[in-house]
Amino acid sequence: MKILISNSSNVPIYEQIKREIISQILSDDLKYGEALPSIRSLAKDIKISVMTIKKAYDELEAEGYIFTQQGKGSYVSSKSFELAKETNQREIESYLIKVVELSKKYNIDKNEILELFEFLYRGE
Amino acid sequence: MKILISNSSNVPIYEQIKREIISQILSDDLKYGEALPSIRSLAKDIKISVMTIKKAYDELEAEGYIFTQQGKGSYVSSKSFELAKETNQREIESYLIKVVELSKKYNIDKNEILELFEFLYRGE
Amino acid sequence: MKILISNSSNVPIYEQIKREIISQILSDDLKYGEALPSIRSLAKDIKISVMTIKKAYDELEAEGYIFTQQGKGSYVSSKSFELAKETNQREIESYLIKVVELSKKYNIDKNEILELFEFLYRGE
Amino acid sequence: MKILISNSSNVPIYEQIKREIISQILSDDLKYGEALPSIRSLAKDIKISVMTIKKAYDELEAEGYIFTQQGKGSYVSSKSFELAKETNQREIESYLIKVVELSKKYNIDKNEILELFEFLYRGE
DNA sequence: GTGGTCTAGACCACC
DNA sequence: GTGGTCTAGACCACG
Repeated sequence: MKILISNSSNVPIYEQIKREIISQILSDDLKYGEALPSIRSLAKDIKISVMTIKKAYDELEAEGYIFTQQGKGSYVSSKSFELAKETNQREIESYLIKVVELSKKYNIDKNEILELFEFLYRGE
Repeated sequence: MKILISNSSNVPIYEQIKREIISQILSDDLKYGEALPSIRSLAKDIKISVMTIKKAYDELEAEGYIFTQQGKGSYVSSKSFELAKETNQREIESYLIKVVELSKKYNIDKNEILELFEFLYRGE
Repeated sequence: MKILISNSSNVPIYEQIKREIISQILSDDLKYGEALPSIRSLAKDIKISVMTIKKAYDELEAEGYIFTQQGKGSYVSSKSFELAKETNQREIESYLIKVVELSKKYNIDKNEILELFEFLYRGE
Repeated sequence: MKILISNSSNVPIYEQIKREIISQILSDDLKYGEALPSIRSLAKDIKISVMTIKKAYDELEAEGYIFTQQGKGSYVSSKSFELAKETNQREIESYLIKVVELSKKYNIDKNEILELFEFLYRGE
């Protein structure tokens, strides 16, 4: 499993791990029933403390993405893909809401926003 | 000065105060040369620790929005309005970048995003 | 031998196996002298690791329900039925003790408990 | 805050702490808005690692009993009492269901159960 | 002062 | 082998 961790980021390491795994679920790199790397092997692999990996897995389990069996390992849940998709859409929506809020608050023309959006969309 | 603080928000209180002041600069409620409320009176007013107000003012000063005269008080700087406008645009842009990033990452059609934007723009 | 294992249960698998065997002793499906399935055949049958079955049988032997003859197999002991009955009664009692404890701790009326018991008894 | 921890218990320490706090909410020792001891002072007090206390508080927050403010502390939530009461009732019910299940499975007379209940209720 | 995160080990239970 | 819990520190951000 390829996970890049940025120590300088403000985002906590366990959160970065969570996001990476959710992202892999969304891109079908991780499918229903598939085993995640064991917390200890992943910890060794990306040189992060076991407890930090554990926290990431715990939260993923609490949110329904994966399930864990004592002595066996952690597995991708059946509803994980739908969950990830929904979460992702809600995230995009929340950013758009911010954009709308701010542009209204300071009377920025809608077309200006649209142009900026088109520019950013092409530009990357 | 009217500042509403949300304790339940994830945004730190000093950050909420900063944003509110920048927002008032943008809406011309706070103009160049105008005095901000004293740290202690504002602290009392909105029932927030003096330390927290101090941190907000310090950062506003470091970022050029205000300047402080020892023993007199804090004042809105001449370039504050331009600064605030820029900050605001950069903020909108950063949210749009996130939208573009996410929609590309998960193959969401551009038109879907545009429709959602229009809906949110009208809906509120 | 029919044993249903729930992977999602919090109860360890070896414990589930133990309980199922004790339950079959109580219901006379397993009688004194009868042979239990061999560890390997049971493991294959219910798709559980040999180690896990071994642990269940070991504990059943330590508790006196079964005895094992090297190279032959495991057999239900003569006192197994009495043991199982006792165990069962102790289990019911332990649950009732919890009920009494909790209802006293939080001042729940005894009659409320009795009504709930009657309801649950009829309802199922 | 008085919390007794048993190291020999199978129940994890963080779980014991959670239960004790929920119990104090139920008995009105902890009321809405009241501050819980800081994780570090409680850790020192009962000689438990800070991380363990943190885990207990985190779960209590996730379950809605308390809320936490960075740099300030943790406080009992408004709905905590109702939550605790409900949880408690569901717990009693789950034990009673077990009793009913077992007594039916092995044909134990209902009156026998009732007698045992009365005995236990008086006996303590 | 407070909480939030992280480490680098350890010991235990389960498969 | 696997996960579950715990320690005794550390450093950082917030009030």
